[in-house]
Amino acid sequence: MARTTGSDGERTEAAIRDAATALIARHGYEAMSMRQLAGEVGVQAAALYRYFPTKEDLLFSLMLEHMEALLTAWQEARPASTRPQVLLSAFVENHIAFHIARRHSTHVSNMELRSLSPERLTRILKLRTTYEKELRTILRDGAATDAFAADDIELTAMALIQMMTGVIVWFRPDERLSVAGVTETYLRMTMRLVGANEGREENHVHQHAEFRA
Amino acid sequence: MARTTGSDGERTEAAIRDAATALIARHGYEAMSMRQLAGEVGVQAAALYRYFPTKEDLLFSLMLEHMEALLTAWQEARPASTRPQVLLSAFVENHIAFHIARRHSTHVSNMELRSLSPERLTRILKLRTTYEKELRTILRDGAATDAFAADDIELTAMALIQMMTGVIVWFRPDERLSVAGVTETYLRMTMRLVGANEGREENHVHQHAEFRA
DNA sequence: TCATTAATAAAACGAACGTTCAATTCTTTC
DNA sequence: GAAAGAATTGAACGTTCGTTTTATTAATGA
Repeated sequence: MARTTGSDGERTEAAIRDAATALIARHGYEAMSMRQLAGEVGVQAAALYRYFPTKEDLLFSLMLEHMEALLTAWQEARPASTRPQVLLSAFVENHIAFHIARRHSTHVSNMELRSLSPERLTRILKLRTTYEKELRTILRDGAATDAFAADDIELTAMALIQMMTGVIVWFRPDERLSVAGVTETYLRMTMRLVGANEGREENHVHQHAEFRA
Repeated sequence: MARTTGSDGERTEAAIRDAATALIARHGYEAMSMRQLAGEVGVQAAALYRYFPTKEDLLFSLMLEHMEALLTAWQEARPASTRPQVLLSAFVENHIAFHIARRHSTHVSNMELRSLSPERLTRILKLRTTYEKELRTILRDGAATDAFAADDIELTAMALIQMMTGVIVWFRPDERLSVAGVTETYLRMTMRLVGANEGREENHVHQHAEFRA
């Protein structure tokens, strides 16, 4: 047999991406076989190769989309204000919202870097560095204007990112905690951690971003 | 050919464990083949099966040793004092020192849980929970005595652990930062994050633990 | 309606995988 | 110095892997 009724290239590719993200997040890139992925999509393994030349191309495509979506999300969420407290609050809220909404692709992008070729690894890491630089800039401005008391900018940035991204390891929806509740607590912890000046902190950006899973 | 001159069971097993920890940390459990491991040890693949019945038995053994070593390290590092600030300082110092010294096995224990059978996964997670409970107890006592201002104990504990363990992702020795320097900065960030009472914080435990890699 | 193209199935490829087994040699013990 | 045990080799087993090739059908456009 061959082409099946109702088959559509775009739909199939999207289904492959979604299924691959979920499978890799759950079992790992090496542990996921192309046959298993094809079975999840409801297609034969050979059909996958119409959309992705190799398994690694598929992985790289997922990671690239993830990193670009993260940068885009922050560009759109970034407030006009230049006040460090406002910027940092927005960064924390966006980071947590994005990573919870896309925890599967976050897992893929964070845990499967070693399966990329050197050139592709560099490409992804460059995007990651670009994102982290945003946070470092906020922290540096805050320290320069005495809005924050944080001493080592690099360490503070890494600590914050690890802390925030770590949410996806244990957080599950439908528990005692909502996304908004977790974000609120993490905002308080962040502000204390960087030694934010008390006083005029009340105008946080409180429009919680929404992302599709 | 068969038994080689100078061969020794204990030495071979130790060599297997070390090589496996490094290989799994670098390439992942699924990506490491038994032949590759054997090559690293300087032995034929079949020889591995004298020490570990299956590949998964090897992984589980590495993880079990890691978690038990972590708990033992904390038991020995835990100060006699009951003051929350002192206990938390000691916990942070021990955690960072241990995880930097054993970053390879930390990677294995944190990233390869999905390759364990359900029963073994439960066994490892139970040890992890035991360890995390130590931190939660410290935080709870600190909050009860107003030594800390942390509100949500569970979230604070998870945030701190993610933040501290995250050090192994980016920290490399021989850089601008020493283990002691990183620990110092993380201690300050931790104390601010939990809203530790200023004043009598000076008697931290400052005997940095040493672990073998 | 008929050629063209897009989308898939089915089968096969060689390579690599975890693991087993029999044979062989070193080491220890008496 | 011979017997017993420990340590390892080399070859092989069946399975699964990523990928390729070829054939076949569904949708599309003139």
